[in-house]
Amino acid sequence: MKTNAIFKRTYNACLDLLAARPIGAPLGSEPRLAAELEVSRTTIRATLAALSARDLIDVAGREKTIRRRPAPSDYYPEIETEPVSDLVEKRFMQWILHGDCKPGQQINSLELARQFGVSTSAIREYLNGFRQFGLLERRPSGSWIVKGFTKEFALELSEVRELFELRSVQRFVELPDSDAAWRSLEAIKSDHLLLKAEIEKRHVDFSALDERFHRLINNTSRNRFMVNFYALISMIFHYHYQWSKIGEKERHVVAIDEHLNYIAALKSRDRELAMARCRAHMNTARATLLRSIETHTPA
Amino acid sequence: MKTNAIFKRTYNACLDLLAARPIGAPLGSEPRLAAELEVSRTTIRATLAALSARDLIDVAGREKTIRRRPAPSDYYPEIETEPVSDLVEKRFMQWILHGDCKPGQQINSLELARQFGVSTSAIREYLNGFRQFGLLERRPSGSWIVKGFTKEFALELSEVRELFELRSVQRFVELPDSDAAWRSLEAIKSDHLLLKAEIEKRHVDFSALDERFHRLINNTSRNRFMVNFYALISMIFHYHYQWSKIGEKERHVVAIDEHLNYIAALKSRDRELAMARCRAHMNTARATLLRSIETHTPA
DNA sequence: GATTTGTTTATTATCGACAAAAAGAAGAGG
DNA sequence: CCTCTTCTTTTTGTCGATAATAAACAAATC
Repeated sequence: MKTNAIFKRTYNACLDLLAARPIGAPLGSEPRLAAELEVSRTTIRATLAALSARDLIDVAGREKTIRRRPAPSDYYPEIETEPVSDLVEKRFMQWILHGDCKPGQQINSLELARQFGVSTSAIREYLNGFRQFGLLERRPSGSWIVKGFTKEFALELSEVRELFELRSVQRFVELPDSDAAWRSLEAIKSDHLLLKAEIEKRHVDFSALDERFHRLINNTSRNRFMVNFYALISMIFHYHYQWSKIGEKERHVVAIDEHLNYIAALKSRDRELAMARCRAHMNTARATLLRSIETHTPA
Repeated sequence: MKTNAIFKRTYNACLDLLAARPIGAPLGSEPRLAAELEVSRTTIRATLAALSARDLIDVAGREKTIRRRPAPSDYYPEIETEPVSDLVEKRFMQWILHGDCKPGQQINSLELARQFGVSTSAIREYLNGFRQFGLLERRPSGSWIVKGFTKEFALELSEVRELFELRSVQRFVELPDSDAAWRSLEAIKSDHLLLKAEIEKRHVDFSALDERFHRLINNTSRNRFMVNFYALISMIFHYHYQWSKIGEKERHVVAIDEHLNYIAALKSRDRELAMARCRAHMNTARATLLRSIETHTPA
């Protein structure tokens, strides 16, 4: 049956709220809390009831006041606050990107289910949706084959990525001055400069910035297929980032400069120049991806 | 639990085999039949047992001989030979393309399940995989929203289609003479000429030919994302074909000529020319799609 | 000794059950 | 009259059970 991960997460979030305010302070109304925490009022009610039952708040009619400060032991463990589907995604990406499986291997759903601690249905459902990512293939018999995070995959991914981003760039330079994208671009540019100055300390922040930048560009395509594809890219990078820590900072320095050039070209509204800078950056990105695959999966 | 649609389909296929041979003729071995009908030997054995139980064949040791001619009443009804997942796909595409639903509408899985005669799990699984087609969207609450087969959808689809096919064309003209694709192209060309000559009688055969042609081109991309995307296109066209019968023949005549020009350009190996012809054809295709949406969904 | 058949084991497809969460309806308080 | 709460209805997420199918193994036959 359905897990109550959402309730637990909400409960933990409420504890954070309590901790941030003095004892005796009032809590907002149910609808207000529901809107703030982005869950239904039903969940809020369950949470309030639980808080009250554990003497964390007093409820008197419409008045809800903080009674005591939450202790660490009041929190539900992190793992229980995650819906099964999210958990499966995380574990599965780890499994496939960390090479716990060989290309061509058949997937054993039962085995995976045991390993991940979920039901076979959950695995099945996930695999089904995951097909679109091109890392799996279905056999006529119904079983799944791992295609793996291979060089071919990286090349095909990069090819489409470049195709889409170039198209978006063409749209981008045509945007009217009034478009909000220009302001976002400006902000992203400043953040690049800031990060560049402090690269020693916080080069790990680059990947978030990278994503923001490319997402902005891809979103101007106003094409759901391109936007969805960028979601895949971004997911791959997210999980993939854990590899290839070597030379990471140096790569980021290079990428920041490429981005700055790319941004300048966009702002110049020179279509050909912008496309050239985009291509240059895509080349680097592809090479980085390929290198990390090579070093990660020994021959 | 699992339906036995595969068994029933296999059984029907065996009846066809029996009907095609004289009474008393021997049937092949189990492994041979299994290979021919592309099912496991387990299913073949179940089928043979059923055939034997209904006096359609005699089994004596390894000898399996035809005993009587199958009657129409021996067949299982068509509908029972279809896996639930296929059925859901068919019904769902009908539902969404035939506008039994309005854009922005929330999908009620339970209602759909009742309507389609399957369980909610089946619906749920299908919706999940269907997300990638861009006709649906998921709300944070978990429910699904129909985005619908709208003008925007058609435009976005066409944009990506053109991007991908142009890329494939670039690959195509670079293929060595020895590549099998050239021979396939030649065959497709002849079939176009043949069809053109008999267009009055069999213009409905065009859509299959159209698919063969574009699939050939897209397959040369050797890129799984492009190939997958063409599968989506092809599915949309397949289900969409039932609309817009008006002026169908005339459109096919135009398309055949465009294809022939396009093919000639590919054979000339003139990259720019081929791309131009591709673009021209894509423009027509987009216009056709848009027109059919406009006429189908009254304002 | 290669094929074929008989038997056992593993894996998939589909369903229904049921708790969690969301959405809606009806009162209650200010 | 608006906002809040209480109560009810609808809908979703997850699981485990079970028949169907595939795959593997063993014995038999030509």
